[in-house]
Formats: sequence, C-alpha cells, structure tokens
Amino acid sequence: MAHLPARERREALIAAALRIVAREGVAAATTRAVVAEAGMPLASFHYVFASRDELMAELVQRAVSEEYRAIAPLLASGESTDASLGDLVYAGLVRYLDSVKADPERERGMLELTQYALRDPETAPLARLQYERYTALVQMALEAAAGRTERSWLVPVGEVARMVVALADGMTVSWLVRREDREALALARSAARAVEAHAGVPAGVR
Amino acid sequence: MAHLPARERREALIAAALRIVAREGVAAATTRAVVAEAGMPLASFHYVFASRDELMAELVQRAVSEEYRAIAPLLASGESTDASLGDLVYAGLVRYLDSVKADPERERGMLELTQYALRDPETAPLARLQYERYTALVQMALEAAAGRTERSWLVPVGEVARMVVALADGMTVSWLVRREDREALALARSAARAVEAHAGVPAGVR
DNA sequence: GTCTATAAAGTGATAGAC
DNA sequence: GTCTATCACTTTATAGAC
Repeated sequence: MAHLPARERREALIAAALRIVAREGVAAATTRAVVAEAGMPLASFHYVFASRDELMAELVQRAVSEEYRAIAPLLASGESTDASLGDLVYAGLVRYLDSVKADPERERGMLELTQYALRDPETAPLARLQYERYTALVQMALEAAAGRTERSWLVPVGEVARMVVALADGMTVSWLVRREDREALALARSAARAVEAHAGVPAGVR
Repeated sequence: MAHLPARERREALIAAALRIVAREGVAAATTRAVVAEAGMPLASFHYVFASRDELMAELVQRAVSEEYRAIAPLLASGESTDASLGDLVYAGLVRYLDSVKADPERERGMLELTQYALRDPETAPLARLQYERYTALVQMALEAAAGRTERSWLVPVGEVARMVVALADGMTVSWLVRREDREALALARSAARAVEAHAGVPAGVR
C-alpha cells in the first residue's frame, strides 16, 4: 500500500465499510473486517480514523446522502404532458421502489445505519436534519407535479410531503420484508391515489 | 437464586434482555449484560438458553408479538356512532401513535429487533409471517369501520390495509426521528383522509 | 510512512467445585 | 442444582521495528 494519499485511503475504507454493512450488517463492520475488505493492514485504519466511532459517523453521513440520492427520482418528471397528478406521483413512487429493488442489501444497510444514528447522540441531529431535507425535496416535487397538472393541494403541501415520505418509508420496509413486487406496485398505486385525494380539482369532477 | 424454576429464569432473562435492547440497543444485549440486568450469575444464562442466538430468536418472537399488541388498538371501536370513516381511522392511528409515544425506547428496540430478524435466516420467515398478521388485523379493523359507517372500499380492502400498515410504519419512524407531536398528528390526519378517499360514499356526497 | 506484533478489554461458552 | 473460575477467541487501539 505504498504512498497512497490519506484522503484516498479514507475513501477506500469507507467504501469497503459500506459494502460490508450492506452485505453483513453494521455489527459486522469491525475494523478488521473493513481493512481486510479494503486489502489493507489493520494499522492503516487508525492511520486515517481516530476511532471506529469516527468511521461510523462518516458512514451515517454517507448513508443519509445516499438516501437523499435515492429519493431524488421522485423529482424526475414524466415527459407525457397528459399524465394526471396521480400518474405523476405513482411514477415517482415506482421509480423510488425500483432504486430499492436494484440493490436491496444496500437499502437494508442504509436502514440499519439510520437506526444506528438514532442511538448515537453525535449523529442523531444529522439524521433528523436529513429527514427534513427529504421532506423538503418531496415537497418541491409535489408542488411541481401539481403545477404541471394544474391542480392545487387542499392541505398544506408540507403535510402532504410528510405523508409521502412516510408512505415511501413504509413501502420500503414492506418490500424488504415481503419481497413481493406485485404487492409493492399495488401499494404504490393506492398510495398515489390517496395522495391525489389531497388535491383539489381544477374544473370538472375527475 | 435458589431453586427458581427454569421456566421463570427464562422469562426473567428475556424480560431483562428486552429492557437492555430498549435502553441500549441489540448490540448491548450481551450474555453478561443480560444476566447482570436480571441479577443472575453468568452460568444461569446457558442453563436455560443453549446459546445467545436462541435468546435472540426468542426476543424477535416477543418483539413481533409486542408489535401485534401495539397495532391492536387500531381495532378498538369508538363508541360514538356519529363518527365518520375518516374519524375512525384517525382515532385508530392516534391510538397507535400514543402507544409509540408512551415508550419510544421500547419501540425503537422493537424496530431494531425486526431488522435483526431480517438478517437472520432462522427468524426472517417469522418476521414475514408476522407482517402478514398485522395486515390481516388492520384489514379486519378496516372492514369493521366501513361496516359501521355504512361505506364500502373502492379497492380491495387488503390493499388498503397494506397502505395503512405502511403509513403506520412511516409514521412511527417519522416520530422517532423528529419527536414532533404536532407533525405526527397532522400526518395521522392526512393519512386518515387519504385512506377514507379509498371508500365509496353510500348515498349523498360527504 | 508503513506495517507487524502485542496490549487491554470484552465476548460466548464450559468445566468443575460445592 | 447453582455458580465461580477459566478457556478460547475477537474486539479496538497502539507501540515500536523497519
């Protein structure tokens, strides 16, 4: 491991740790397992991290960032201009679900890291803050979707956003537990319709 | 610890372990910590459990049973006969939320145990089965609520039940992360209205 | 700078005294 | 039956050789 810059070592160890967390869980991400995964000697660990806790804090940060990335698809707009508001919400949920299904182990690891964060006083505020950012992101998507379909929200859009985040969370857990694609899609459909029910009609009854 | 029946020892250790899981997390529930919490010598542990894994499997079973108990309030019927379907769903969600708020640490521990179960091939099927039982329980409550208010579900009630379970899960995580009672109640309200949107009106427009 | 070797503490499990 | 004492192993972290 000759002369690898400390910055790169750090990144390599974080990447290795995230792989282990996804594959075997948070508990399995010991310093030894991490350096072995990265192909480094044990001493390299404390050369770039003061402690295992420091690594864990970094992992939590990456996890929330990754989740942020995963929820971003909700923003992506369908091109078809004749889509209803419910269609747009459904498409967003399906896209999010696809990102979960694309790498279930990673998603399960992310959930574990979120729970770990809630136990650690140091990183708990970070988790709370990030949860707010998710909601704000979803809120923007909902506002855009309503604007594009010329409809308006009957309740504060922030509350609708919270419900969508809760639904996405619940949908994720449901799929991770059951692994039933059809059920998950039906759930997304029901959820989309339920969300749409919070929007007012523009002209005639739908 | 003279002559305490093995059955009672077992129960005492399980109770002690659940307290530790709630207070400090799954990782902290070591054999030593558990027997210390129960005020027993270390050897008592392997006197009633073949291994730590056996204890963990037992904890997972208790956890899912406990969650079942927590979701049961959704069944409880309000006495007032003039409540709308949305009111009944809202009341159920609030009652569930109250049970979470009554002991947040316990709830967080239950979530951890559920995640632990998903990693353990031995207990994973149990978690999946129990998830089905939750949904069935909620479905019964939804059918009863619809019957009492003389309304009917526009989509298969099983799908509505899945959505309610997802919402309850998401609501739980949201409150555990944010600890904002007002937000949680608003979320419950939005969720109740969204659920009601899946029911058809009996006669006139509401 | 890099890494082997080891320290110090904690873990699940068990043998064997009473 | 009950529990002290201990084994064999793993963990985080560090000292010190090269």
